[in-house]
Amino acid sequence: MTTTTGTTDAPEGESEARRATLRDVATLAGVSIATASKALNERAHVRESTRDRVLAAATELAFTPNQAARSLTSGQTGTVGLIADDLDGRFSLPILMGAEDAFGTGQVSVFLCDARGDAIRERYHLDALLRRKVDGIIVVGARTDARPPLVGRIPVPVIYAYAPSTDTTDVSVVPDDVQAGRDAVSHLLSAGRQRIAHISGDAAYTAAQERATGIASALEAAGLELVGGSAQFGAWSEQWGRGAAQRVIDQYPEVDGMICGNDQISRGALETLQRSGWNVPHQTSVIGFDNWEVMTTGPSPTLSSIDLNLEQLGRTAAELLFESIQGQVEPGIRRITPRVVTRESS
Amino acid sequence: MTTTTGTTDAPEGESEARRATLRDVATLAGVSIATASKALNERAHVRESTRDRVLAAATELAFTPNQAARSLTSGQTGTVGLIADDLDGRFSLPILMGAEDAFGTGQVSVFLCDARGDAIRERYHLDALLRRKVDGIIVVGARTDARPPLVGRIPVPVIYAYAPSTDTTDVSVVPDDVQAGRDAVSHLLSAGRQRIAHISGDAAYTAAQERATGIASALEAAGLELVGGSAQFGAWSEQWGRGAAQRVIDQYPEVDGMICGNDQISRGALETLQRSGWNVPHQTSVIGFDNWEVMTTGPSPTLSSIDLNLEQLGRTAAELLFESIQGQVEPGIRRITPRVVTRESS
DNA sequence: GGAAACTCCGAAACCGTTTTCGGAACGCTA
DNA sequence: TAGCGTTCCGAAAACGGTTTCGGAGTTTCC
Repeated sequence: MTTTTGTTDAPEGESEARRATLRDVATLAGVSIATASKALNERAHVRESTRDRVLAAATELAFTPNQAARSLTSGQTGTVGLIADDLDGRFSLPILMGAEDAFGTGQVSVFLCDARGDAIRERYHLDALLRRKVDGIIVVGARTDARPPLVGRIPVPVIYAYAPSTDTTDVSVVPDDVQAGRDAVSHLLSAGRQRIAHISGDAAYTAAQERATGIASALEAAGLELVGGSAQFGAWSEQWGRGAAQRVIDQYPEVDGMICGNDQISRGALETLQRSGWNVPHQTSVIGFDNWEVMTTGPSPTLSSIDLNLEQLGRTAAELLFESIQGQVEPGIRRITPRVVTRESS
Repeated sequence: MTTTTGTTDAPEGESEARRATLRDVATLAGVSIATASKALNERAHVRESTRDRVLAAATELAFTPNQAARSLTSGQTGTVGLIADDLDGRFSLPILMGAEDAFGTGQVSVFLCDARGDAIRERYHLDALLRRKVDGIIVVGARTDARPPLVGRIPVPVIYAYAPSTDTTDVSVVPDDVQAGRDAVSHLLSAGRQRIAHISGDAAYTAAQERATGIASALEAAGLELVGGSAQFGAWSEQWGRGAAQRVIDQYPEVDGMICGNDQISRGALETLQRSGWNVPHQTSVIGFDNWEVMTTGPSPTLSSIDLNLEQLGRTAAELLFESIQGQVEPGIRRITPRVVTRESS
């Protein structure tokens, strides 16, 4: 109740008054406002006793410098914008967390905007960010498919995360899905698997294609090929995983490893295998992508997965943004290396 | 590449110059900066031809008003802080989305802070928010257990969401877990179930207790009691759900309904039931809490669940914050009504 | 004992807006 | 033609800080 400033007009509440300003501090300390400023910022030569008086005054008045006023002179606001395409998607989050982390608690503040995949909304948020004079912007996509860059002349650096910009002079950070595919294969190979099937997700996704590419290339390098000859594309769902796995074991009972497009498909496949009496991982290994904790650690056996290191992706994006703000960075696409998380299913 | 301002010092790039300011617009339009301001804000009496010239100049220079400067005079920044306790927890997200939604795209911008359940971090973020003179703050907890209020004198309104403040003079918005429990019971009762078991989560959580309370009261009102006499408390995991469900059907084979502490327990229970050859929902209904899409729609049959309407909770929090900024709002705890989402398992 | 070199401190300009208030130009009436 | 109202516009004062630059006071040194 000491919060709102909705005092009707009762003059009694002098204590409720406006927030203390530098002038107030200076007056209380008996110095000029210039000196107060210097004292608080540890600037120049200010006698120690003077500084102490100023600091004391500042704490007494609970003084917090007005960042807006400060930004006016410095030109920098110490804020960045983060435009996400879909917040409820689970990919934005770790990236956002990584970025938040890299910016350092308190130093840089993050404006969060959810564009929901809508270009109009995106434009709207962008304008708001520019009005607020953010020092830079990170654009986080919902899928790894390349997206058109932000339109208009943007007077601050922009980093594209997860979904790269189609403009190669922009700076983008994406997961290395091809490598992720290769890693999945070599993981299964090192577990002694040779007859591997690939149950993928929606073929329209770049991620599906790139993972398939990595898988194919790694198998070829090992002189092998996919059971069934090629990947099965479908949807990113458990249901698809269940059905596709059923068809695989019906047609190719010799299969001893399954690489699934994501952890949901992986979970669906596991369920089918178990229901059909297959022993995972003894008879068949199963591995997915994304390392979505709730999917991978829920079932028994727990599911191995390729983690795309999205938090690190977010941190990298933030670091790149920093560098861009300071000077130039090399344009182009950076790929974040994935890592294998081994659990009971392989 | 036209983004960074890292021009070493080459004076050639006059085009790369600093962002256009109101003065530039005024000069270009041949008017005073006061008039330019008025024209852009549709203020006072400005001759139409003059306004048109100013607007033309503004668009030509791609002028965006400096919000910081504007805030200096208005005193309001049009920003709010959102301090979340754990971003990766799935409860903050919908709340955050609801809030973002209610604030309206562009009008109000949201500073996102992740305190990770650490009071020090929280303090740090809070200071940063106050420096930036946010107009208000929403604090989102990770659990519904009451939490101590923010420390220190906060000169702006604060709304506590999901986790209420222990201070009853604060404003809090929480899900109505007691009602959620009641709803679960009445849903099963209306499906003709009478012998209901309750497999809950960690008893240390207020949510677990409140749901149990609601369940108990609704059953009592119907003249029934829980199979086994009381709720089974354990963990919020699928594994616990599997084990607990097994014990329930072993000991009480007459059970015809299971209320599970959350969707993960629910899923675990479903798996056990199916593996034991029970038919869901014919033989036994299953319902959980939270309505976590990936958990509820993944398995077959899909799982019914009580949705706590977290997005609406977020919207409500945002609206309350608005009202607090304008004037006063009644302190205390608001409870958001849940809703039953019926799927195949009941 | 006076000049030079320091050490502290404050007046004032500035950042980019909004807003008040007075003045100029104009049309109209007497 | 003087007087009066309107209508537009601009000078200037905020807003809350930072920073430059010069002035006053104190040492140090010859």
